[in-house]
Amino acid sequence: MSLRYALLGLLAEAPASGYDLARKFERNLRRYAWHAQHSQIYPELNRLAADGLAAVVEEGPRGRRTFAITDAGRDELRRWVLDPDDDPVVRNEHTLKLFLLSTLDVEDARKMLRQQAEGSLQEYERLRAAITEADRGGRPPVELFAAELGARYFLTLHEWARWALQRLDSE
Amino acid sequence: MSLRYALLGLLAEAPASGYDLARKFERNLRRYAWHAQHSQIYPELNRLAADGLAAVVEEGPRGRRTFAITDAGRDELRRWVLDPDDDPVVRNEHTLKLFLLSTLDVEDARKMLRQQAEGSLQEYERLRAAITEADRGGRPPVELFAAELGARYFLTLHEWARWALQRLDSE
DNA sequence: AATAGCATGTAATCAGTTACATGATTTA
DNA sequence: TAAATCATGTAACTGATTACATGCTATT
Repeated sequence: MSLRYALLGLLAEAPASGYDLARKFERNLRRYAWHAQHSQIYPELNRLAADGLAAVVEEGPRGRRTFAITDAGRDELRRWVLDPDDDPVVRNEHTLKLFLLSTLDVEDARKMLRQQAEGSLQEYERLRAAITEADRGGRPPVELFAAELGARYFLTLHEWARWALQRLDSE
Repeated sequence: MSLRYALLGLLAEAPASGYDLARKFERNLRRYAWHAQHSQIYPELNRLAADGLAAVVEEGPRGRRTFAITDAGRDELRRWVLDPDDDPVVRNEHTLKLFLLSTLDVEDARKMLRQQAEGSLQEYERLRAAITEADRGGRPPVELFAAELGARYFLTLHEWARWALQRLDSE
């Protein structure tokens, strides 16, 4: 059910079409929190409209339909966001690979950890620059929140990879 | 396909039954990297055996079957771990909720962020203690790697929540 | 006039969750 | 001897990905 709330959340910031939302997932959410393809988004938008949680507010060229969240949608979104999630599940293939590095030859693991350390530092710097820029532009909070947590996570990943390297060397 | 490699990775550390593996997901992996229920694990173990990537090495009471990774399994696991993942997707409902806090009233958001800041600090301390203990016991690396990254992530989350609070106040 | 990007949809398949189902062994 | 835990499995359903399908509009 997370998809439905991700869509409501994005619509709560600004009205958008399915196409817009697909790009928002791609740019802001997919690397940190959630993802959906257009084939999942369009039907779900129609369901949200049928349930009265969102509504078409504008029709544009090429059949474009802009959706906005309704009052009922905001209530439902709030309820979900404030509802504490017990036993959370995270799916992160990249993290899984990092953990499983420990099952490889020390040489393989060392090589990958070095690459990881370098790559995550670069990502960190890239995001920091993007945040400075976005902040000037007064970008919507969801994007800024995501970018800031993303940047901090990449720095943490960088530091963890360096820790793991040291750990391998000391054995 | 991640499930298959998660299983191979756990088997690469030590032979285990489906039941053992379900507990490992629950304890070590589900909060950071991947999850699977027993209903997914048992059939996949049989598929791994059919594909020659794992094999039953022991039969115990109550129909218990202990699986071990094969040489072919290790090769396949290594191939996957070293294979760089382009366009990664993360599914993390908790992070999604944190991002969407920004769509709520400032008072709602503030309250949740304070709870988040407190909760993640507690989790951090809990994990740090567990790591110290596990390290003495010479626990398998996958567990230690996971716990160490988990601890660092919780601390980062704590710091981010405090940043987000400040950010709300300054507007 | 061609190309890239905008824009929406459905169908088939695969992955993951929940519910159903059974029974053995250990511990209190 | 009752309860908790160990142990495995299948079936039905829901969620997510990939492939198929179509057409418009703006830019070069």
